[in-house]
Amino acid sequence: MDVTEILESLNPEQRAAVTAPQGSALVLAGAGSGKTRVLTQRIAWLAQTQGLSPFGILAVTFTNKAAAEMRSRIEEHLAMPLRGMWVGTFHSLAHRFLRAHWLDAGLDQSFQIIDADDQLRLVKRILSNLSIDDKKWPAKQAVWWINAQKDEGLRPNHIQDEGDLYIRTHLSIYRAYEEACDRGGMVDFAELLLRMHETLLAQPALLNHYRERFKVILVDEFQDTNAIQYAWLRVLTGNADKLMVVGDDDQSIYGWRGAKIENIQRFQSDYPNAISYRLEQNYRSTGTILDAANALIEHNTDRLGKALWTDLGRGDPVSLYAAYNEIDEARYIVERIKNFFAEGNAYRDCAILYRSNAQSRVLEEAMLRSQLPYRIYGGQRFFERAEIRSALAYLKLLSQRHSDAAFERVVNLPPRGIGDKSIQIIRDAARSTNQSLWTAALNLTTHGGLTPRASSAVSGFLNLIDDLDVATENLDLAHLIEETVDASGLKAFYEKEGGEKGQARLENLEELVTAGQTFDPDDVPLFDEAVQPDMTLLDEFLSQAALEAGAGQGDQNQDSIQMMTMHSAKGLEFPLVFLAGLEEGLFPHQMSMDEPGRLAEERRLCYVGVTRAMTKLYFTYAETRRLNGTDRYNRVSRFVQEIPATLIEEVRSHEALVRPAYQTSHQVKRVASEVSGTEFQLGQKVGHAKFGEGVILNYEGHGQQARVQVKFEAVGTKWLMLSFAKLQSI
DNA sequence: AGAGTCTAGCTTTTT
DNA sequence: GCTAGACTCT
Repeated sequence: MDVTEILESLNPEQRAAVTAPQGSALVLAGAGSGKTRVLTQRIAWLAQTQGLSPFGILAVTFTNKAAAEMRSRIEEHLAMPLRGMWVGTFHSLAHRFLRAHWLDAGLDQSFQIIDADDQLRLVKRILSNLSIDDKKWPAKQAVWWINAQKDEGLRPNHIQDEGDLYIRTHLSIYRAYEEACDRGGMVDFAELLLRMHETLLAQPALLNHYRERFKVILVDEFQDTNAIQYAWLRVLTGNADKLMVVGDDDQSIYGWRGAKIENIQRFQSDYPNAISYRLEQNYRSTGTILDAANALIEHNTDRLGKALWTDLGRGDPVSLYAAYNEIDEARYIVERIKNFFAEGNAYRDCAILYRSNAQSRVLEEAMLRSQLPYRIYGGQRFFERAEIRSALAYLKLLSQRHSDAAFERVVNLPPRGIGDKSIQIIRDAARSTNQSLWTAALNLTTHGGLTPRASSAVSGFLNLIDDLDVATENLDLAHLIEETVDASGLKAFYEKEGGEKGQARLENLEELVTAGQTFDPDDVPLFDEAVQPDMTLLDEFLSQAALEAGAGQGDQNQDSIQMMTMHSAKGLEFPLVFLAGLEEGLFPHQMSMDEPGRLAEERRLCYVGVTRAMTKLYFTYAETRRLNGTDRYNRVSRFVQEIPATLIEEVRSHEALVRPAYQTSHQVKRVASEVSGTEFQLGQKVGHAKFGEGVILNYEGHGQQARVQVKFEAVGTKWLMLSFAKLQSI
């Protein structure tokens, strides 16, 4: 595309940001303001009019998906392949750097990336080695602590325990963990960034090279950068003015995992020459939705300040539905979606967003009952599935016999008679001789130390791997994976397991073979051949699998309702959006209510949710919600009340409203709430000859066939056929 | 080794 | 009140 053509399609603010002078810049880009366009066109503009080579640009995104998208858009614009261009996540860029400069970084040439799961297992092992009681010091917490330190750029010797037992204990775990990582050539996610940062500081020549090379640095989602990422950017930038960051402080929702909203707030003092741009025109939502979003977020202090506007028109009010309980809430949503579909819309155009994953179950059940197609995002990702991880562990052993994590995972999977006891012997031997589990196992089988039976089982395993390695030497990646899955016994194992679960696992393993078939390292612009001549295709595949967990599964092509947490909805948009469970204690979550900072983050999360909606937004809440086994009676979320009532249309289906959301509701619409084809109402009090008094919670069916769920004061909740139960209205 | 039993914990999640 | 993970028993 021609440059003038590009510029003409932009609004004045976007154009100003795209054509900003080369220097420090802060682009505050509101939700739906065309941020991605600005970023890619900035690069195109720099390349086409400023004579800047794309290879002199460093562009950082937060997810691999965003990186891939940006790359392909830039390639499209510039009509040239940009394989060597540095576009990627902080982690993938650091990985690329470390592969190229492993020696300077003090790493093994064949270092491998371990993911969160490997990390947890490793820490568990360390806890037992150090004889630390994992009841008192949970491995999960230790991992969290270690990562938090690394995210802050802190090594063990930067930390003083000051006599604090908590810190002292975790510090000793951190030390042992680091040792284990170094010994095994393992690098965790945080380590990638920390290590690159340290290497640059320690190697002035390298640092100079990269500072020279990158004339421009662009960062997306800057509000989500953590301390080490910011430090990393500062080092690469040096004293030059070449860093353009794009972000939205109102959409910072990852503070709980180390993101520092302060980074965006203090950018201008760190880069005093920075020019700031505000993208406030929104191309996504109706005026009403934006007014609601603006009103909500204004309750936060310390904002950089920004108000979204649109010329798309007012649109419908936001509907607020006060459900009797979570089941009623789900049914209301189902009913609205059916309506939406009946009007000729697609299911994929509506999304149900919620605060926590636990809410999805009731919603899912409602979808199933109504036979609506749906897709739940989140949950387990492809490369995190147990069977995939096991297959990958075999593959890893093929390339890296000394990978202890892989060894532990599959020595006895499928079961081959190597019990805990034998594994412990191997572990002890490995630790005392400072060798890998593989080497220790090999020694034990040749020099004794195991029971004869265990010994033969272990050598069977070792031979299996060695033989497999030889047998697959000349195979392509897909066949190598296929052969591995087969020869390892994993396939037979899951075939034997049978059932739907086993079937799904087999299908996933097949999917892995397909992934191998379609894997093309050239698609992963992470590896320059010049940089990593020694990496085999398998190694590249494994690195890729660790670094990119892969999207959750599901038919992407099927037209289905999109269900996800508000966190995972960031960056997406849908014509019809439901925000479900808007109740105090759930959203804002109980655990975030006491601290102002965390409450503000919850509010930003709500803001993110609201701004996903394009044309119609529904809020729902339940007066009674069954959560963690107990019924909770929650008030409507304060976030709802922070939005002016004039923007909201309240919908009620029943009279038993304990606490109306608004004392004086301007618009209240009533919808039918009777049990279909009967005189009974949801939430109605009824009497039963045997069970006494109760309240109707739910129903299914119609008229004579209707069944109702009644919560009786004396005997609890029961499902009753209405035609038999002879309920009395009270 | 596998099934059955018990118990803690229970927000959000990418790399 | 459910579920995952640890633990126990056969």
